[in-house]
This record gives sequence, structure tokens and C-alpha cells, in this order.
Amino acid sequence: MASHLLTIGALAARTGLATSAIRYYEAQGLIAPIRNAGGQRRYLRGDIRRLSFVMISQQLGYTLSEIRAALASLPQGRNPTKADWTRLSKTFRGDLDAKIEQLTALRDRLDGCIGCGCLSLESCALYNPDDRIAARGAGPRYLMGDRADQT
Amino acid sequence: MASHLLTIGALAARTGLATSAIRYYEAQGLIAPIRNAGGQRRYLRGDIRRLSFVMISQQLGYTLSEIRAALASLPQGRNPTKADWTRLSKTFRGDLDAKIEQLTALRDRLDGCIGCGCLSLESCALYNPDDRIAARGAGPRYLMGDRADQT
DNA sequence: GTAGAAGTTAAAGCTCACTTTAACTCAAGG
DNA sequence: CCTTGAGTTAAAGTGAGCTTTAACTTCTAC
Repeated sequence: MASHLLTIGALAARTGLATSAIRYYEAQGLIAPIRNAGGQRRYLRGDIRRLSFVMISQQLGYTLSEIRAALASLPQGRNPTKADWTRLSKTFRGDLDAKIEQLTALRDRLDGCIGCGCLSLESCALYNPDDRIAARGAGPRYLMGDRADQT
Repeated sequence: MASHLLTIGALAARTGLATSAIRYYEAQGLIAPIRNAGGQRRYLRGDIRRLSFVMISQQLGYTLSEIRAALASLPQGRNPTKADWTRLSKTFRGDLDAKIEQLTALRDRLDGCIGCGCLSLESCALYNPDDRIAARGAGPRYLMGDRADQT
């Protein structure tokens, strides 16, 4: 029994992550393996899914800290149910929708701008502060937040 | 004459960037001001637009080095023409289109996945390596490129 | 029971994109 | 002239997200 438990190497092979990345995620509170008698980490198969969620979320521009918050609603120590994942996926879908919408709005404004050459912060609708929120994931986000309240 | 030249402080005020950021961009080859007799930086009004382009590009997830490459096609030392900016904006538009398309594809796959709970790297179409390219701007991009050739 | 692969830790290193600091110089107004 | 604000440099610091290193332990297969 207990053959359903994965070593960190096996989990790394399954997810494509480096073992060092997985340990780092643990330090960041994204995953919490149990330990075997010898002190080595052992993972549930559901942790593959958990890390997949982390990776997909990262691609969407979420920080590890935001992902930690999202994962906080999942149970630790047992494999999450289909319902657990469905709930997270739906939030995911909402954010995806928002991101697509904002990029589309940016594109529309860009269309109005091509040819006018007005690419300027003051006169051009292209540079809309709202987009700064849309574009999470690029640059030093912790600073962009501070900047967002500027005129 | 020469009253059309901006100090770094004036440029910072116009763009919302910190003066330290503007100097950093210069060190990165994104902007090349001239110097006055006293050795201080003086910028063309067109540099406001140049920096606006940098900021918008960053929001779309481009690295400074990619932006430098794009800006390389603009003239140094004279204000770029409308045609110069139009050319850049069109590339911009193409990348925007691609990004929107890829996010939309991700959303479609997500729709197929909500409820099935299959969020797994092996079995789920949601985690498509192509998206890693789509999702520039999140995480350590210089590493994701290396990862993209994995199975 | 032993070799060697895989795992462990803490600490240091790295990239990107900046900011901060310190010690100065320059420019503009009264 | 002199103060004060703005600008200058080089170098160090910051934060996110990891990787690398070093020294060591544990597992697994023969």
C-alpha cells in the first residue's frame, strides 16, 4: 500500500518542473507534502494536478502569492475532488474572460491609432491606465500598482 | 531655439516614469538623449512617444531587450515620423491578435475542462505547450524558453 | 551490504527591471 | 553671489522566481 505516493523526482517528471522549483513552491506554501520515515517528501497524485494549476495560473500572469491564495480553498492532505477543481476553474475562466476583453479593447484603440501616429500618453486613448491592471505579469508588478493611481 | 528640448525631469513628468527608470532605459539602449554643455541629458519631444511605446509594449509582456530590437528600426536623433510609428504599431497589432487568439483557445479548452476535473499535464488539453509562448510576461521568461522544448 | 542514484538542507547566486544611496555638479531665481 | 532644486555617476539594494552548490543522508538494486 501507499504505492500511490510520489517522490519529488516522480512529481518533477510528471509536471516538467525541476525538483528545486517544487521545493521552492513548498517554501512558498503552494504545496505541502508528507514525509516518509527517512524524512523524504511524498506527494499525493492529486499534487500533479495542483502543480498543473500553478503552472497554468502563472502563464496567466498570477503571482505565486495570488496562486497560494487561490489554492488555499483546496484541502491539504487529501486529493481534491472534481468539485474543488471546478470551483477554481470557474474563477480562472472569469479572469481569462476579463483579460481577453481588455486586450481586445486595447486592440480596438490601437486600430484607431494606426496611421495617426499619436502614440502619446497624454493624447492617445491607447495608453489607458485600465490596461495596466489587465496586463498583469509584465514588469515589476509591485510597482505598477503604485503607479496606477497617477494621472 | 532649442526650447523644444526636455530635461529628464520634464520627460519623467510627461510619461509618469521615474527619472531612474529613464536612465536605466538609456543604459539598456532604449533611448539616447543628447547632452547639453553641462553634461545634462536633453530629450526630444518625440522621446515621450518613444517611452510610451516602451510602456505599452511592456504591458504586452515584451522584455526590454525585445523592445530595444523593435525600436532599433526608428531613427535616433530626430523625431520619428508618423510612418515610422505606424510601422511599429502594425507589428504590435499582429502580436496583440496572436495573444488574443491564444487566450481564446485556452478559454475554449477550459470550457471543455470545467466539470471534468482533469487538470493534468498529461491528459488535459488545457495545458498546451503552445500557450507557454502565448503567455509571455509571466514568470521567469528566460527560463520558459528553455522549457518549451520539453515533452 | 554496498554502490550509486535520488533525496535533504541552508545558503548563495542569478535574471529582470528597476530604485536607492552617496557624493557630487549644474542651472535658475532673488 | 549664493542658495536650492534638479541633474550626474557608480555601486549597491530590492523583489519575484527560481537554480546552483556543498555537504550530507536515504533508498533501491544487485
